[in-house]
Amino acid sequence: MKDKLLLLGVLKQSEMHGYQLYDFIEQNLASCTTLKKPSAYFLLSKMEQEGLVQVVEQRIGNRPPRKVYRLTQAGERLFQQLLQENLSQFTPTVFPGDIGIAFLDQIPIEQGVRLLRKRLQKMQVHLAHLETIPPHRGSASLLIKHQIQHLHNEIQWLREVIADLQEAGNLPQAQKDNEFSHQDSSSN
Amino acid sequence: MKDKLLLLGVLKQSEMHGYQLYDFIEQNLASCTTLKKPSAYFLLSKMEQEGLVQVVEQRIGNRPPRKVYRLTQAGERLFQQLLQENLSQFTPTVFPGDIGIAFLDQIPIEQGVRLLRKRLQKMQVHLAHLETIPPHRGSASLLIKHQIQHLHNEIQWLREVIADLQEAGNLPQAQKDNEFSHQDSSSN
DNA sequence: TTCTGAATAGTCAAGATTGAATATTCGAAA
DNA sequence: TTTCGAATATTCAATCTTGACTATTCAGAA
Repeated sequence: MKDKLLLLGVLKQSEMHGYQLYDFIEQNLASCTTLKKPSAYFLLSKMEQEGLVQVVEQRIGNRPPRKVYRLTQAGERLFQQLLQENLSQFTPTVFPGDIGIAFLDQIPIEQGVRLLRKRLQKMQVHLAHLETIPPHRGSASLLIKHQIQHLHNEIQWLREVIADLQEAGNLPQAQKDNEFSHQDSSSN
Repeated sequence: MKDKLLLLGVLKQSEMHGYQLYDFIEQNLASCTTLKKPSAYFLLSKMEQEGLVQVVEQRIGNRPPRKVYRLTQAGERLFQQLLQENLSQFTPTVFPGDIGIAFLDQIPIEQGVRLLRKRLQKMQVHLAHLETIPPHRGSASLLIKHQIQHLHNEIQWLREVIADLQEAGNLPQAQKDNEFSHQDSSSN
């Protein structure tokens, strides 16, 4: 349903044809979704059947006709509804990268440290890239700020994981397959 | 591919039948994936065809026979490979909740604030829940710490968004459809 | 013993997603 | 003016996902 909201929202701002729409999303909203081209077309034709968008064949110059999508009133209404749901709901973030973390104890510690450092470096490169993006106007700047803040946090967390791992590696005993059952004795 | 790694990893620790596997993932690894039951079964039978797991019909008491999955050597090898890839790669986090943020300027500010406060509250409830989970041993504790730290960060970010929004609402002029084109005059 | 609900174990058809391919136009170099 | 690569616009077959359902067993209540 979330990609439907996305398409409706973009179309609300201005009517577009499929490719343009997909391109806009890829450029500006990649941090919200991973919608691929064929999925966008699939959703658009479904939304046409549902009467949410209206399709007009448009011909510019002697280019082949393109299907231009425009929001209908039903589409507007659904947009408002989905927007309100999206804003008020919360869905816990899923981290596929944590799968590897969960199985860290299946490889030698030094190898784990080496691989995670590689990951860390990629994160730093990505952060540097994000920080070069000039501030947009409007809500787009919020999205970028979000990504940057989040990435800072992720980098910090990963550094901690690596440090824990190394610490466990330096204790010279009792590590065959439960390498880091560290548990700081603070708190409680 | 990531769910394959997940299944291989769990099966490496101990052989299991489908339901047990799915249940274990749901209980312990929900923060890494959203794999559903039928997908788990689908993947398992595919992995059987690929020779990554070996299936044995097992009969306990007079229960109906169950298919018990065990890792093959090829499965072990693929696990090691996928694990190394997962640990060394980095994939930017996607935030479906940011779709709504991107369209915040399509609704009145007070409504936006109200809806986001609802979201904020759900996040706080979820955080409180995470913090009641007793510390596991081993890498699982890393995953929980990750979720908690991340959620703290998300809450802080959302508070900032709400504050920005309210601030924009208090400027009494020039807001019809570009409600918060705030842009701190610093930097540049 | 019969019933009921919970837990266990799995399946299926319908729908969604995607890598890869197709088809056209444009611009510019050869 | 032919050709080649890039940009535009879309489609398709194959694969993957999922809500909803089925079927069995078990434990305890009636």
